[in-house]
Parts: sequence; C-alpha cells; structure tokens
Amino acid sequence: MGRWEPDARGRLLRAALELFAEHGYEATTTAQIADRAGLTKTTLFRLFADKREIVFQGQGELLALVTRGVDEALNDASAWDRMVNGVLVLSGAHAHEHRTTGRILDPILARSPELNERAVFKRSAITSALEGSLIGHGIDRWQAGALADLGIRAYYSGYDLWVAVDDSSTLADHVLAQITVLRGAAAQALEAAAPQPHPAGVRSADG
Amino acid sequence: MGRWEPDARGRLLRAALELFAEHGYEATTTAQIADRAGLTKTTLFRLFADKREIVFQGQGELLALVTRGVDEALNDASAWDRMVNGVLVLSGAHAHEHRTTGRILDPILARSPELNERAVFKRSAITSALEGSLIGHGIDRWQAGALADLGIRAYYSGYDLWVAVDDSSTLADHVLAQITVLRGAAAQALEAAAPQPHPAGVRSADG
DNA sequence: TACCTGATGCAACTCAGTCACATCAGATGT
DNA sequence: ACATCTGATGTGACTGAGTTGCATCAGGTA
Repeated sequence: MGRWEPDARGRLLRAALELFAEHGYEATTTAQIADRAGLTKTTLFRLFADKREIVFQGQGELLALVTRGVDEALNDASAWDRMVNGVLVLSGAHAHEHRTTGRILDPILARSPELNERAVFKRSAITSALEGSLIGHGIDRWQAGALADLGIRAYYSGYDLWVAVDDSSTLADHVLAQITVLRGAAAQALEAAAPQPHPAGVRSADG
Repeated sequence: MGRWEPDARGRLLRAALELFAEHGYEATTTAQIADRAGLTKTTLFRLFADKREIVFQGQGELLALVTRGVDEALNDASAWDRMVNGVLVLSGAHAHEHRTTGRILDPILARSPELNERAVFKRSAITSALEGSLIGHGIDRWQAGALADLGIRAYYSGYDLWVAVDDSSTLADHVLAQITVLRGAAAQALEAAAPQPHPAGVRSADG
C-alpha cells in the first residue's frame, strides 16, 4: 500500500488537468506535471505509457466492458440487441463524477490536435472491439460493422449531451435515446436509397 | 524546377518505405531516412509535418475531394446519392500505382501502433468532412452521421479488396460494390430492431 | 537487527521536432 | 561576363518526450 504519499496516479492526473487548463496541453511539460504532483518524470512514465495517456487512463477497460455487454446478452438476442447491450454496459461504467471531469477535459481536448488524435484512436478501438464481439457471435461482418458504427456514434453523442446538461440523468439514458434517434435517422437515410422492398441495384450519381 | 536533385519529397518517401520495410517504422530514425535520400533531417521536416506524415502525404486533399463530390451532386439528389457521389469522387483519386504502394504500406502500418493511430485519425477526418458536407446541404445531422459512417466504411473495405486482388478493376468498382453490400447489411440489421413500418416521431434526448 | 520488496529518484541517454543563420545553385538583368 | 536575387538546402544548437540502469528509501517480514 501507500508507503509514500498515496495515489500517485490520481495526483498526476489532477496536476496535469490543472496545468493543461492553465497553459494548454502542448505548453505543459511532463516535468512540470511530475513536479506539481511531487514526483519525477521517471515515475510519471512508469505510470503512464505516454503524455497523452494521462488524460485517457482507463479507457482500455472500456474495450473489455463493451465486449462483456455483447457476450452477456441473452442467447437468442438479435444482432441489434447485442449491440445495444454492449453500448449500455459501456455507458454504465461512468459515474457522475466523470461528468465534471468531462467538462474540464473537453475544452482542453478541443484545443490540442495531439490529444484529439488519441481520442479518435480510442473511439476507433472501442468500435473495433464492439464489431469484433458481434462477429464473434456469428453476426455477419458487414452488419457488425454497421451496427458498431451506429452504436458508438450513439454512445459518443449521448456522452456529449450528458456532459452538457446538468440534471440527474444517467449517461445510459442519453445513449439509449441517441440509439433511438440514430436508428430512425439511419432507417430514413436507407429508405431514400432503396425504396424497393428487395435491396437490389443502386443508381450511382455520375459526376 | 530542380536546381538540386529533383523530387525531394519522392526521394524521401521512397527512402522511408525502404527503411521501414527493412527495419520497421519505429527502428528507423528520421536522420537515416534523410541520409538515404541524400538530404538532411531539417529538409525532411520542412517537407513533412512529422515522421508519420511521410507515409500519409496527400491525404489532406482527400477531404477536399469528398466535399467536392457531395457538392457536385445534382441539385435534387437525395442524401444517399450525395454521400455516394462524395465517396466515388474520393475513390476516383487513386491511380493504379497506389495499389502497389498500398501493398508495401499495409504490413508496415499493421506493425506500427503509431502509424496506425495516424491512419485512424485520417479516416476520422474524412468521415467528418463527409458528414459536414452533407449537413451543409441541409441534411439532418443524424442522417449525415450515419451516412458518413457507412460511406467511409465502404470506401475503406473497398480499398482493402482493391489492394488485395490483382485485376483491372478500379477502386471505385470495389467501393461501389461495398456500398451496396453495406446498405443491404444495414437495412437488415435495422429491420430486426424496428419492425414497425413507420419510423415516425423520434424523441430527442431530454435536455 | 538483518533482509526483502516494491515504489521512487537520479543521471545520462536517444530521438523527434524547431529555429536562426549560413550557403549554394540557378535564374535574371545589365 | 558579372552582380544580384531567390528559394531550396545545410549546420549546429536547442527543447522536450520517452528510456534505461542503478541507487535509494519506506515499510513489511524473519
């Protein structure tokens, strides 16, 4: 346990968020972060793979979560229901405190291309995990891809809404609502493409 | 024109691909690349924003392409047709030589997390460009998002197929085929979710 | 008291990326 | 020919991320 000051990771995270908010991400050095946390650069890099990971710590667990959600759906669940369950289990991982963190993080993230790139990568990793889990349950790979895109899109826009408002709502509430919205939108978009009952030939829009 | 040896960018790209293939991306230093190209590190970083961009040079133009494709669709084109046109114009940008480059690049890319992250970022940027263009034409934002995801997914899996086979087919051929496949798959996945014929009033997240 | 263990510090290192300044090859004008 | 202008390249020093081997230190155990 904590022989030295406890919770080195937490202290580093808080120090980093403070400094990022004050001076921006790029203008903050890892030495400064370690310094404010009462540690050294070496320890920082022992606890985090790189500077960006300070901000995204724990996102690795999300991959396991979404997979678990897909796996734990009922045996006769449809592809759609498996996807929904994956995204819902994913959403369940966020406590109310994450809302505050999200509010602090968002502007920092928006101003830093480097952080943005990592964020996109995490999103992609989660999407791939969802897609892979669905495929693992025998779902057609193209359906799995489309479902994963839709589900993760719902998750992220639900997250944005959840962070933006200030009520007692759960992340899962917003995500579920977004799934419904996106399902309707996707259906409408596809309807315009394939009005015939049997999805056959497409007319390309020659340029 | 070339007062010195011409085509510095091309020489650097070739040198980089050689070295990456020989020793891997991470094990190759920028100085080595510049050296083999008969240049210096400084010049390398004058021509490329960073080490990763050597491999992804020119992807920035793709954003403009997909936007142009969406813009140049017929005035009364449906949301779907605008998306298709955007993706097709995007596909038209690749000559046959890109196939060879793709074959060399793919294994390098697969072995390097760093390059992978950049690749994902580029994909995301193209998706956002497509989504934004569609929204700019008055298309509902949720539809735009879903359409962009589907279109770019078709583009990338079409690209994979195009690179994998060795015939006279065009990238656009494969992408178009993938759009059809994905449209069918998405329709099927949604059908299981919403069996009711009228996807009517969708309630947005309470806010 | 002696030992063990895991978390931390220290110092030196490599490499990506930046910058100010010098240089060099060719085009232009006289 | 000669001087000059211009843009592409080289030089060398610098910052900061990330790594590594070794020392140290706090606490638990015998």
